[in-house]
Amino acid sequence: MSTSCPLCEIAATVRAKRERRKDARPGELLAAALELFVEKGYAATRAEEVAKRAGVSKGTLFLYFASKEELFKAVVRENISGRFGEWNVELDHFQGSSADMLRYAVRAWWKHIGSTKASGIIKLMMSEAGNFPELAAFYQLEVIKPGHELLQRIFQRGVDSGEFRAIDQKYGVYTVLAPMLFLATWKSSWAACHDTDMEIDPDQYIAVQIETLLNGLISTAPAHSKTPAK
Amino acid sequence: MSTSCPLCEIAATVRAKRERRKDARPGELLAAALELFVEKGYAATRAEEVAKRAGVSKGTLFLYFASKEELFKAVVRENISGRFGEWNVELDHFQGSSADMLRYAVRAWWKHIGSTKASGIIKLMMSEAGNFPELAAFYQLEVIKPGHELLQRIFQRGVDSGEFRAIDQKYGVYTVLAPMLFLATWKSSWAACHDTDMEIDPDQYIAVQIETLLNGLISTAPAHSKTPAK
Amino acid sequence: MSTSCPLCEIAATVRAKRERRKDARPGELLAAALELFVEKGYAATRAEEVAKRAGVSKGTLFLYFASKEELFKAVVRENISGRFGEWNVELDHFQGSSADMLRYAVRAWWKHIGSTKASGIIKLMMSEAGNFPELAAFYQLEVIKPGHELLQRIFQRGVDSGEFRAIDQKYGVYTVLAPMLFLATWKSSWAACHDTDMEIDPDQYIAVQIETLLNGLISTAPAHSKTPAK
Amino acid sequence: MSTSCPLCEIAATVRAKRERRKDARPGELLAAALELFVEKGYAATRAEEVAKRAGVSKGTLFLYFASKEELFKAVVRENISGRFGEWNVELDHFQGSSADMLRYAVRAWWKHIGSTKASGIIKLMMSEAGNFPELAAFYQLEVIKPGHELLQRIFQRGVDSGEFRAIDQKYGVYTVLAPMLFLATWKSSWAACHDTDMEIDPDQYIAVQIETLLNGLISTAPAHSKTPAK
DNA sequence: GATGAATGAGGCTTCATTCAT
DNA sequence: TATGAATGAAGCCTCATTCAT
Repeated sequence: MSTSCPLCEIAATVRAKRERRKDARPGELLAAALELFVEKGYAATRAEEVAKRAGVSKGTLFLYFASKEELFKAVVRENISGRFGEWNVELDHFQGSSADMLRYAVRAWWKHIGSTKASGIIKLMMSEAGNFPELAAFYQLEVIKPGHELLQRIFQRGVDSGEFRAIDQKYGVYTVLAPMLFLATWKSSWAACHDTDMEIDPDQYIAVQIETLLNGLISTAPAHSKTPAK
Repeated sequence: MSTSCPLCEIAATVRAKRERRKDARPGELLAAALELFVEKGYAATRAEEVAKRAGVSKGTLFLYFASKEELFKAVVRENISGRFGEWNVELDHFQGSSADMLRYAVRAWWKHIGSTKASGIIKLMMSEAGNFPELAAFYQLEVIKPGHELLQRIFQRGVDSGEFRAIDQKYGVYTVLAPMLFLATWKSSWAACHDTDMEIDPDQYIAVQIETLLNGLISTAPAHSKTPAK
Repeated sequence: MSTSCPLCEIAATVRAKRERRKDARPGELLAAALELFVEKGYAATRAEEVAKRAGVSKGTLFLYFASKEELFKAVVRENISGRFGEWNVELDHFQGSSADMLRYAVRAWWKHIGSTKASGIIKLMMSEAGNFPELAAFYQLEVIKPGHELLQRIFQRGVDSGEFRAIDQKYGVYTVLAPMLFLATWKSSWAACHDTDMEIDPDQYIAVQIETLLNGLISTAPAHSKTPAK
Repeated sequence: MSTSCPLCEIAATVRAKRERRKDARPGELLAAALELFVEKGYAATRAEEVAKRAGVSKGTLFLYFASKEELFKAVVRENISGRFGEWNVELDHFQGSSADMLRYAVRAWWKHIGSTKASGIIKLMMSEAGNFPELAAFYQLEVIKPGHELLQRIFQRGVDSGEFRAIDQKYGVYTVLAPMLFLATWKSSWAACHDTDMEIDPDQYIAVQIETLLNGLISTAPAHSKTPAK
C-alpha cells in the first residue's frame, strides 16, 4: 500500500470508483422506485421511468432487481421491515413508564416512516393488496405482523405493571395503529390538495391522539405505581 | 315492416325492451364499475369486465362513457351524495349526553356508510386522489368538510357542557375520524386475505376505540352534570 | 325465410359475412403459423409476423390463441394429432394383407403429413423439445404415443397372422418410423440446398425403404397363408 | 515495476498464466458453445452461459468471436472433421462378407460418431441448416457427400458379389443412413424427457434395424458364396 | 343504439453487444 | 487482454378504444 507501485494505486482507484458506482446503484434505484410507487401507485409506475429517474437505462434496473415485484419488495424491506429489528432492540432496553414507551414508539415511527416518503407505501399496500396477493402476503408477514407484535409488547408491559387498564389485546393495538396509519394514508392521499383547512400538522395531530389515548388508557386504580417495577 | 315476418316482430320486441332499459344502462354500468373499482382499483379494472358485469358489450360502455377515466369520475360523483343534511337535523334534536351523541354518530356512520358499499368510495378516493385532483377537490368539498363540521359540533357541545375536557378543536375530530376511516379502508384492503389474525370484527373494534377515546375525553371534573344544560 | 322482410335478409347476410370472416381467422392464423414455425423454428418465429402473414394485427392473434405456446399446440393438433382418430378407424376396417396395411399406412402418412408443410413440425419438435418441456410433453402425448400404438397394431396383426417374423415389439416400430421421420427431417433441413445429388424423390425413397423392410420382415415360414385368416 | 510491490508480482504471474492460456481460450469457448448449442439450440443458448461454462467473462467471448453467429459457425466448422479418409482405407482392406462389412461400418459409426458428442453436430445441422445456408453447403460437401459415397461402395460390393439383391444405388444407402441419423437426432432431442417408453437402447435399436435390413437385402439366390471373389 | 372483432400503443422482460476501466 | 456494468432493441402480451355491421 506504499507509493512504490503507481499502477497498483491506479488500479485500486479505478476499482474503487467502479465499485462505488455499482454499490450505489441499488440505493439509487430503490430511492427512485419509492418516489414513483408512492406518487403513482404500483401498477401505474413504469419500470423504465424508475430507471430513468435513477439515471440508468431500463436494462440496468433488471440487472439489480429480477422483476417489478421484487423491486417493490426491496423498497418495502429497505424502508419499513428493515427497521423492526433495531426497534425491538431499543424497546428491550427502554427505561421508563409504558406511557413514555408508547410515546417514544409513536414518535420513532413518525420520524423514520410516517414523516418520510415511506409512509406512501402504507397507502400503496392498502390500494394494491387486493390485486397482488403475493405482495399482500409479503407485506403482512414482513410489516403487519411485526408491527402488531411490537405494539402488543408495549401494551402488555403497561398492563402487567398496572399502568394501563386491562384492554382487549387484539383490538387494543388498533387504538394506536389506526390513528397512525390513518395519518400516513391521509398525508399521501390529500397532500396534493393545498387546502389549509384540511392540512394536518403531524405534531399536533399525534400529540392530541396520543394524549387522549393515554388518558383513556391509564389505569385509575390508585394503588399502582405509574413506573414499572423494573 | 308488416307483421308478416316473425323475426321482425321479435326484433321489434327486443328493441322495445332495449329502449325501456335504455335509461337504466348508465346506472347498471356505474354500479358494476363501482364494485370493480373498489375491488380491484382503477388501473386493474378492465373495461370489458365492467361491461360484462353490467350485462352489455364492451362497445356499449364506450357509448355511454367517453373513456375509462370519465367512467371513473362518473362513478365517484354518482356515489358521493351527502347524507349530511339529514344527519345534521337529527343531531339538532338529539337528547342525551354528548358521549352518547358521539356513540350514536359513530354507530350511524357505521350502519349507513362504513358497513355498506359506500365505504368502498372512501378507499377509492384515498387510492386515486393523487391521480384525479379534480375529484379530490370535489370530494373534499362535498364529504370531508361537512364531515368535519358535523363532528366539531358534537365536540363543541361536549366541551361547552363540561362533559369533555377542553381539546384542540381541529385535531380533536380526528380522534374519531381516524379510527373510523381507517376501519373502512382496512376492510376494503385486506378483505381478500383470509387471515384470522387480520380480520377485524367491526363491533368490537368500534367498541374498544370509542370507549377508550371517551375514557380519555370525558372530563374528570367531578361536579358537572353529564347532560348538557341546554 | 321468405323475401317479405328485407331487413332480416340484410341482417342475415351481414351476420353471415362477419361470421365467415371470424370463422376463417383461426384457420388463416394456423396456416401462417405453420409456415413460419417450419421456416424459422419456434423461438425465432415472432407472433407479430404470424399475424401479419395472416393479414391481421398482432392483437388479433391473441384474440384467438392465448399465447404463442397455445398457437403452436393448435398447429400440431390441426396438422398431426387430429389425424390419428380417422386413421385408426380406417385401419379397423382394412381388408388385405398386413404388408399392404403397412404400405397403406406409410403412403397415407406421406400424403397427409410427410409431403405437406406439417412435416416441418417433426423437425421442429426434434429441435425444440429440449427447451420447451411443456411442448415436448404435449407432443409426446398427442403425437408420439398414438403413432407408436398405431404402428404396433399393424406389426402385431402381421405377426399374429404369421405374415411377419416375430420381431421386437418396441424396436420393430422404429424400422418404419426411423426412415419416415428421417425423410421428414431431411426434407425440412436440406430443402434449401438445391443440390441434385442430395435431392430425395420421396416416392422412390419410400418404395425402396418399405420394400426392403418388408422383404426383411415377411415370414419365410412356408406353411402360413400370407393373407390374414379373417 | 520493480519487485518492491507484491501485488505487481501477483499481477505479473496472473498475466503470464493468462498468456500461456491465451491460445486455449477459443478452444474452451468452442467446446462450451458446442455443448450448449447442442443441448439448447442456437436461439436458446445465451452468450453469457457459454462464457461462464468456458470460465471467462462475457466480454472475453466477444473478444474472440465477433458475434453469436460467428461463434456458431466456428463451432460447426471446428467439429466437422472428416473421419472418412481413415474409414475408406479400412474398408479397402476389409475381408469378409458385405453384410459383415455393413455391420462393421454401422458399429464403427456408432462408436466414433453416433455415441459421441459429435452426434450433437448432426442434430445441430439439421436444426439450423435453414438459417445458415453457407454452413449447410459446407456440411453437405464435407460430410454428407463422403458419407454417401462410402456407403455406396459397400452396397456396390454386395451387389457385385451377388450377396445383395440389386437395389437402387442412390436410395439404397438411405436404408442404412436413415435409421442411423434418426437415432442420433432422436437421442439428442428427447434425452431430456425421462420417459421409459421413449428411451432407446442403441444396441438393441441398431441390432433390430440392421438385421431386418440385411434380411431384406440379402440375395436369396442360393448358389452364391457369401464372401466376395475379390 | 348495440355489438364484438379488430387494432396498436404501451408495459415488462431478455439478452446480444459495447466500452470504460 | 480481460472484465462486467450498462445499454437498448426486440419480443410477448394486455387492454382501452374504434368502427363496420
